[in-house]
Amino acid sequence: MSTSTVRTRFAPSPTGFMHIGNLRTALYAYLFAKKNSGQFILRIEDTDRERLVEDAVATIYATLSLAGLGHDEGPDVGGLHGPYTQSERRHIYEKYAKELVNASHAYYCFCTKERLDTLTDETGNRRYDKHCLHLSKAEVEAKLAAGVPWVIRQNVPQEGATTFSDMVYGEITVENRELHDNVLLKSDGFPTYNFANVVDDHLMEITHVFRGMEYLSSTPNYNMLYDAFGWAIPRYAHLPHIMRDKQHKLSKRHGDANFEDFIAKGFLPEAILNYVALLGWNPKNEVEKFSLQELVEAFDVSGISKSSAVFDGVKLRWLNAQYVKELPPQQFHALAAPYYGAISTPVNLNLLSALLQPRISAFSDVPEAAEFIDSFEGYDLALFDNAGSKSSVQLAKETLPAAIAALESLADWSNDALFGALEPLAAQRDLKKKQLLWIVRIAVTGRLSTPGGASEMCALLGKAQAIERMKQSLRRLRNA
RNA sequence: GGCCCAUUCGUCUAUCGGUUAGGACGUCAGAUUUUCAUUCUGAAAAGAGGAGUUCGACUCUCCUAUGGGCUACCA
Repeated sequence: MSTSTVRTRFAPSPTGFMHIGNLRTALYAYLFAKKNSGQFILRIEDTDRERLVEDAVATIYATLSLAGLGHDEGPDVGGLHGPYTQSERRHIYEKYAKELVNASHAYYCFCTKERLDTLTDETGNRRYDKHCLHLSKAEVEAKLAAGVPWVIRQNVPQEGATTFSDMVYGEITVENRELHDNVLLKSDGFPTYNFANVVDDHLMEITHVFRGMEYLSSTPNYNMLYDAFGWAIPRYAHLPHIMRDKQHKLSKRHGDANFEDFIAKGFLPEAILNYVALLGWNPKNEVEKFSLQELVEAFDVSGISKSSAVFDGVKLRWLNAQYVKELPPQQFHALAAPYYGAISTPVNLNLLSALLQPRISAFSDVPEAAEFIDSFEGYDLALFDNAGSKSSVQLAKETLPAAIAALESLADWSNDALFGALEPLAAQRDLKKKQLLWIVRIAVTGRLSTPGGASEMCALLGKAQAIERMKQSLRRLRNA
């Protein structure tokens, strides 16, 4: 038995933002490597020159770093198996492709797009007919010398079947006649994914390949390549897709949120990672909250499920709220601060943070929760009518003057002092404290839902502001 | 169309031949609460359908249905 180190890789194409499915693939590859004391490698697959998106590589670095998935080797950190960007490895692919041609496992193909189009069958499918495989050596040399554009195609046998064992899906068998003579080297000299992934995974000594299940049916093609070279085939773990709903995959084309979007919406990276880890994998116990380190310890491919999972933003919010609640108060405050920028009314922001922390799920909830601070006028007076607290517009009109008087004479404007003043006032007027508190809270915020009770809202707004608001509410009640 | 894969509460999932089919989110109902929220308790909620195999199937086999993937000089 070989005791070689486990090496996994994350091999994204720099085509835009990192979507959640990609992030999960990276996460699982990372977890598996770390669980087995191995290495996690980053490789940039930029062989499709047309889909390249500027800055996408920077996004990949940023995302990985934010997620805490540090790579041991990669374009930015180097390593013994570089370069780690495929466009810088062109000479390597060409050399290996030609090796395959010499061994008859691949061949030059000079077919034009027009001819290829004629190969489309009645059901709309195209399958290459190995036309150029039958060219004589002299014919090939002549075309090459004449500068006819060429590609190199894989020569797959049409008899028999290929079986391999996937760590997630088990045994998969595909009839060889279903396989195509894939293009290995494109006419622009770049390799296709079909070729580059094999060459690079071998050269980079990748032992375990984690990738989306869309590659499941073409894996036999890759295995034939490994065999043709006489290379060891890595272990595969194909991953089920993450869906937007039962029918559709999560996709950036449909505007589904990607990792950066969630960060921008005030979700915590650890919470996103935790949630994503559990989409398609389970720890075989009922724990739901995992730090990255805990995930490393708990991870096992046997817990990866075979069926796709629908992404549930509601549950992500719940998990994120758990993380938000556990934040040290100063850190919560620091993270919430950017969302306080728009607040113009002077309020005690530290107190606001303390009130908000147990109440919001994501930081983007802050503006709505704090909206009452700057926007007070013209709220619906019917808010004073509330069956649950047995409050009403009429009662508010009757009670507010006394409340204003009591609070105006209060010097200590702390929450405790405020509550201490309001409670006896209710008793004195033969009211349930709930009734009074409801009235004061509405009078001071004009909102049905607020990030705290009456006394807390008063304390937050400060004496002058709170008294002024109560008076204004009373005026409106009287004029109504 | 062909091939590959999948199918347990609305959603994420446990179960790896014998369970009252468990948990979580969400929902609903109560309790606590200084409103809202938190917290706590409880409830409703699932094996796609049909054949087998078996003393016994969610679990194994086959068929069907449904969904997804692949079928590119995209990855």
